[in-house]
Amino acid sequence: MDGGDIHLLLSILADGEKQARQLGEPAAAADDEYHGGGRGEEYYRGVARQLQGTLARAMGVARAIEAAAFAGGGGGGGASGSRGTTGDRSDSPRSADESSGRTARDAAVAQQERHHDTIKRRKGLPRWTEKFRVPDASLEATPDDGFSWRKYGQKDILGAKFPRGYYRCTYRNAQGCPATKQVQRSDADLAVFDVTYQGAHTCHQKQRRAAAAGDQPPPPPPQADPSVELLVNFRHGLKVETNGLAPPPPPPPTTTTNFHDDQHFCFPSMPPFHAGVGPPPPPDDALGGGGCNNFSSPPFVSPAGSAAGESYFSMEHSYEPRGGGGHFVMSRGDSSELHEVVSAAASSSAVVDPAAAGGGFDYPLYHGEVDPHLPFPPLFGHASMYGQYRDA
DNA sequence: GGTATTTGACCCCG
DNA sequence: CGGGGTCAAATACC
Repeated sequence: MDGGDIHLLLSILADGEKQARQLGEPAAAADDEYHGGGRGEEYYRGVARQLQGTLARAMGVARAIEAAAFAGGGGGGGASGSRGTTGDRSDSPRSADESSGRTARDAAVAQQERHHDTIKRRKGLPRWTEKFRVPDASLEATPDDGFSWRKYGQKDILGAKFPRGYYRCTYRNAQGCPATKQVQRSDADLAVFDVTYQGAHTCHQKQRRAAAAGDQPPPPPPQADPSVELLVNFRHGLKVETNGLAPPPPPPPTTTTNFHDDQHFCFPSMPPFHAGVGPPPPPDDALGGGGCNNFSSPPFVSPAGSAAGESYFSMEHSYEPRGGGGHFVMSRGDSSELHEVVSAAASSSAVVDPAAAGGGFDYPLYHGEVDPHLPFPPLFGHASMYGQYRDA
């Protein structure tokens, strides 16, 4: 399926090129989108953000490809497509008819194999942790990184006060997106969420405003948008917080990044690109492919929206080398999860140069194994049939 | 009616 | 053996 990946990559890169061009020739671009009137700064930000997202996506895909290359040595035939093949496991009492056809054992075996397969696959996926800090700890909602996730489990974790939520990309079926994340609220600081991502998004998530508008659609006020102000406030507050919690030590040259970004957030490995104030997200994907996700009004704001300024979050970012052990997180704030940065140094290869490609990926090179044939099972078409993934 | 979440069981791994 | 991750039926939601 590399062909598919590469194709996707090319497509994304094409987007990027176009966007970059737009940055260079505002005049021309101005014609199409953004008739908002006040172009200029906002316009550039919008485009820059798109570009940023695009690059992030490209990086993600490229990484996957690279990983795949390193991984299997190309071989590996694997029962891949079997996404929906699940014998019904005698989970619940209802599957009474399990007696017919296959035995429970068979079902179990099948399940096992499949599971094993996924495990194997998962193991090779890049994994990193980020800390999201929400302004209001009392709120229940979890931070929204802009991607759409579907919760598939929750578990109480030993020693943790709060349960851990398991999510996977909504488009897992439709597009075979392998991304998953685990969200766990820190028991030390209610406002902090540890989010462990695994696997980069390979899906085309075209999210639009509409979604955000869903709850409390404060139609983008035509005039001095408050978002700017809010953002500023937010940043301000954040800064204070930051200072308060930890002396502003020279940012570790390593993987840890902490950026309080506003809305958009594309790949976990987002660059410290503090630019975009949030003007109504420009029509993202100009190429249909799309852009990442800029926008999104994080749901942890109460619909009341009164505290719109809180719709932002700050976060830490850390890469977790495989093998677990060292899970280095550099966080200002929490006493709880303040592991020391370790090894990994290697990884810092990262370019944390905002200038560089609108986004330095401070994402360490990843050379893991990844199922060579992964992302795009040609099964587009339908994804519904919700009993969940089953063929039928 | 289609989706997303909940929730208890199942499975793998340390 | 138990913890952690996932599955999938049931349920809630829109």
